[in-house]
Amino acid sequence: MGTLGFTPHNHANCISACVAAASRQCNEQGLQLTPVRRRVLEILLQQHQSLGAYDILDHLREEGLGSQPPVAYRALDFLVKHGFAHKIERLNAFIACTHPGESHAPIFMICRQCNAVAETHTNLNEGKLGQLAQEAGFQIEGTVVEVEGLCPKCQDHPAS
Amino acid sequence: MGTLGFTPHNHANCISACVAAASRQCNEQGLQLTPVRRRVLEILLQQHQSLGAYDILDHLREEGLGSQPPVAYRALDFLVKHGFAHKIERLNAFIACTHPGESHAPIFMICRQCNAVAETHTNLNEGKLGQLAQEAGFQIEGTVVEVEGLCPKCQDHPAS
DNA sequence: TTGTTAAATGTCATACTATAACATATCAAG
DNA sequence: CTTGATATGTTATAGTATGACATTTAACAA
Repeated sequence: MGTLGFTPHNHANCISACVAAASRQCNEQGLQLTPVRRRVLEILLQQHQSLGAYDILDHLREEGLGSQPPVAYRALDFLVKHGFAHKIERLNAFIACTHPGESHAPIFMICRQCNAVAETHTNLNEGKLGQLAQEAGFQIEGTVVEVEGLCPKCQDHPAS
Repeated sequence: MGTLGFTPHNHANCISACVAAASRQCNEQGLQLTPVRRRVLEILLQQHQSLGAYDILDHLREEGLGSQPPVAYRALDFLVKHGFAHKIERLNAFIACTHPGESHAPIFMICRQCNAVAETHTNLNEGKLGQLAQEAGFQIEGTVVEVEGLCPKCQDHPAS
């Protein structure tokens, strides 16, 4: 799958597939993909960029789905907790997960110019990170790996 | 050097060495390690934990070195910009750099129980991360790598 | 049906994090 | 001594996130 987000693809397909996958997983696990939660996931999936909680709240407000911060944060908490979305700590923003079902440590590449964010994954057991933690006797429970720079497109068009 | 922060060491020594190193580097590079900046670095070095900007501001206020947020943020910006400190994005907090002079990508291990933070480094060129970025054609300018979990001590004393 | 519970939502208030903007001060170089 | 660059003092405000409590909804047992 690689780094969706920097490469062209059928985006409508990408959205519906992710929502469907989330919906299925919720059914299986007894989770409720309520209207607000589903809508927030769709909003996030609209773009391969991250959105701030208040950006999402703006959308919800326009659609009459909620107007106070906790509405957005609760939906986002749900999505993040169950792996349907991720928080980009560097940006204080959120993005839909494009690798649903895969449980490895996510890695984000953030383009500082066009703000695109691509998600990829790696396996802790085979990388330097897991090795360093093991040497230190540190027990990993969660990882934040975010790299910032220029995506392929923006390297070619420095101005655009 | 490894993962200072989880291991016992001469802390007073550790502080003075880091301040001295910073001072030297500032002289060499024509940077001004002003009283506020030096003091903030010392405050950060007091502990192998991260401190919020407003925690630091509290210290400064007590010492008459400043009372408004920009005072703390400016000093922190300076320290981070020149590599004397780092921001822990996950915690919206700051920590002194314990690997002065080394320019590789920093990695932080954050203990969720005792809040200790250990810093280590790796080399982008030889790891998975650099490899993945290269495959995607992504040009890395900066990295955020933070892992959260339990430090060795807290694994042994789950309650303490 | 009714009562009970757990989960989700609506809403208000507030806390925490960070920066813009502008005035003032300091100091070295011309 | 004045100019320019850097640093500081201060006010105000923007941006991010959560606590707390009332209300609703759905599922289930009595």
